[in-house]
Amino acid sequence: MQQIGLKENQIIALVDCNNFYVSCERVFNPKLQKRPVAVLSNNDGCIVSRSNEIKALKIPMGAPGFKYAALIKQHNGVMLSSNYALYGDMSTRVMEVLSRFTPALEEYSIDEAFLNLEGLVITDYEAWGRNLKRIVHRWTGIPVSVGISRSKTLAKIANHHAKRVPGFKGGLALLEEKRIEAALSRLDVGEVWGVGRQYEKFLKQNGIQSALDLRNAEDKFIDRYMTVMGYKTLLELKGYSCIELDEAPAAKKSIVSSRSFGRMVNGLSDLLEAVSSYATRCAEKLREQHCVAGNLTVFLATNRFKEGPQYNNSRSISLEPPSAYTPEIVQKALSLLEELYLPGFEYKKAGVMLSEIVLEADVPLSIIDTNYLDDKRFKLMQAMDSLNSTYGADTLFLASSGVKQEWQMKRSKLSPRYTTNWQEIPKVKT
DNA sequence: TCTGGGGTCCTAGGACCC
DNA sequence: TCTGGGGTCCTAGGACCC
Repeated sequence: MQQIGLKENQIIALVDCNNFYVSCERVFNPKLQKRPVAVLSNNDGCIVSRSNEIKALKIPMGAPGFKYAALIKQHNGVMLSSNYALYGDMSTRVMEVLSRFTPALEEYSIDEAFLNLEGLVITDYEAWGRNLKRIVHRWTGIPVSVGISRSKTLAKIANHHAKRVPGFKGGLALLEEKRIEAALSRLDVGEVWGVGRQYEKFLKQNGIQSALDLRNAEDKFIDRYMTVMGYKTLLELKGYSCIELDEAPAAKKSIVSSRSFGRMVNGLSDLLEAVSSYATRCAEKLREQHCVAGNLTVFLATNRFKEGPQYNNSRSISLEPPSAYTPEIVQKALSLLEELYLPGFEYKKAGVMLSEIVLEADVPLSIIDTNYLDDKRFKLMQAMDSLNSTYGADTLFLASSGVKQEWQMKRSKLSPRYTTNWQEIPKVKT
């Protein structure tokens, strides 16, 4: 068993936005209150966010939207395309409010944050959590739930119950053994953070049904069959914090941009446009974290749900020296695509991935190449990024990305970008 | 007709070296 | 002809997360 760093007596809160994408839509469109509302993934594909009314209709997470369109309509419900400009902005607002309570915070995902409460003077954690919930709601319009305990995994569980049991009023602290045990015994093992479908099946076959069973399982058994991650989960359930709070997340080690197309694509010209835009987006994300990449991969796939000949392939190339220069990355991505492309297939999806990512300042100076940071290419990218951030995405782009973009994803039920575009700001009737 | 996108970590096994 | 053992590095694949 390897050495695992752990801390006792941590106090960690997990703040999780309730039905986040749906809640964002409801802030600006009150007509959506109390009705079934579902938000779809890119391309209007799967259901990725559900209001409580949708959950009550037993519509599962991740289900294809078209299967449930009729049922939702029948209950006076709505399905919306996802509006990431809106959700991203609302997320920033929620995080900003949370950071006023403690700067020691990890933005874990677009709708969740872990807060380190160590050192804060709090006498009643549950009351503190409920107060936090009230303030976030009042200032942003977003309902959240707050779970508090001694490890991230336990805070997740506290949050789970806080969200579902009305008596907890959106806030639950699990700090005393009796309450922890009760909470664990009422939770299916498959709901535990870190236990996915495979492990759930395995654990249940071995008589472990609840989170409490897992906590009481043999250390050696878990370490052997669930690797160190599973063992960490076990320690976390026992109240030892060993999954650290990451306040300043490291730069991404790989960056992907890929999309399914709005319709089937068979010609090379549409694919070239798409790959050009994905490569552009990847390079932008790379520069946002002040990095360069040493490897570029392009992949291409047909529709795996459809009968007929399938083609799924990828190709990589080294970037030497590592680069974040859009024209170079796009040009190389397009050559890879041309090598990959086979005519005669109906393509559904393509993507670009950057890996072997390092900080731009850490790239060793080469005798042959000029230093990228001092180069005009670097200044050109800075100018391009600043224009696109001030005047909106794609103000400036490469011609190879095309203008018609007929392959673009479907977003037929898109709400306005209420908070990030002046043209789409909500109007108040006078 | 219509089934998402973007990440991380761990392990096993092969290649290669001495 | 015989054919060890230990170490490292890399990659593919599988598990998980939201």
